[in-house]
Amino acid sequence: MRLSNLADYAVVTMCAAARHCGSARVSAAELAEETGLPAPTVQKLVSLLSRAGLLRATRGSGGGLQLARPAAAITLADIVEAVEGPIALTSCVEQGRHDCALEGSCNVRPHWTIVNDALRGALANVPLTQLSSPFASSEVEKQVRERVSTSLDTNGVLL
Amino acid sequence: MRLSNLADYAVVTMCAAARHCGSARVSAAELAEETGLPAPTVQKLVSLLSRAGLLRATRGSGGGLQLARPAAAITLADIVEAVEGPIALTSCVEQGRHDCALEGSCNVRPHWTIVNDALRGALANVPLTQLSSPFASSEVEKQVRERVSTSLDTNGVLL
DNA sequence: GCCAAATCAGACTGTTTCGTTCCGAATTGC
DNA sequence: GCAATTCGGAACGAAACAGTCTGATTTGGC
Repeated sequence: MRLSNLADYAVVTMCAAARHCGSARVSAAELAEETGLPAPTVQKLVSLLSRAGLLRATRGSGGGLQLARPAAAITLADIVEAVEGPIALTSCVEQGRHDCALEGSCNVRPHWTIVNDALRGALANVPLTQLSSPFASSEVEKQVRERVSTSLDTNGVLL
Repeated sequence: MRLSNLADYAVVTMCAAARHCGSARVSAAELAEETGLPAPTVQKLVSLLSRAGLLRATRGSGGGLQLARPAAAITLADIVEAVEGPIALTSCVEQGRHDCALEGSCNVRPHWTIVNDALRGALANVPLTQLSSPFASSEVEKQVRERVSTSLDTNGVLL
């Protein structure tokens, strides 16, 4: 039920990378210094994020990192999935997995599907642009709360 | 991001226990046989669930288990918290924990609070009575979907 | 064309948590 | 008082995670 530390760090790292959108190239070492995270950890993170297609890495002298997509097109769900894999509270909601012996007759499974969709929807409705907004905490919270509630209302049944 | 197996098993176990609401006492061994889970695992689960106040255990010959509260008053959130502790995606949303060095100036934290509340709300809106309903899967899913969406609408901003 | 600097990418090790199993304490019924 | 049956807590083994390190690749300057 708890998110892994790497996923949490990945969000902070992406948030820092989004601030350097103007100056195209940022090194992993710079991101480490800004975020206060250990440099090797940031290196591992940018590796995962690059493989997932969220960051674009250019090698060589003067190289660095930049967002592969506009910050508005990157959500919390993207970052979490890049680090932890598909969002699946239980193994039975994961596509292609059929370990559970009960399967068809299980009454609990449909509920997990709903809850899982709710969670993923909540994550997918927080874009990276909002994460790096410089407002005060209380102000940001107010904005996010409005955004999530309206998105839930819009999506309706699907959540 | 994934739920622990024990939490998943706990839901199945509680679901099985709810069906024996009439016959007050059920042994852990019986529950293990019905659910197909290993008997020692079920023993550990009932221990956790009893300590959390969801099950009432009576010792001695002829003893057994029974729900401590009506099934309608037990939700997925109760069961998950009994096994895994407080629902907290990140350590910064957990009460009494202040490990993060950023703390006050963190822009990400308010977002985690919102997402965490959304998750907890989704879990708290699924009572045990609904988990043990004998309908077909598709029918159950339809009911749950309606229930969750209406609850979201009711809670409005809070979720 | 070559060298050197700087970068990312993958593999490795120690630690923590999870899952499972086992054995002991307690209580009831005969 | 005895025995059977039950729960409760402690211990073991396994898997995943977090963190660190070294190597492969590319660019820029000489």
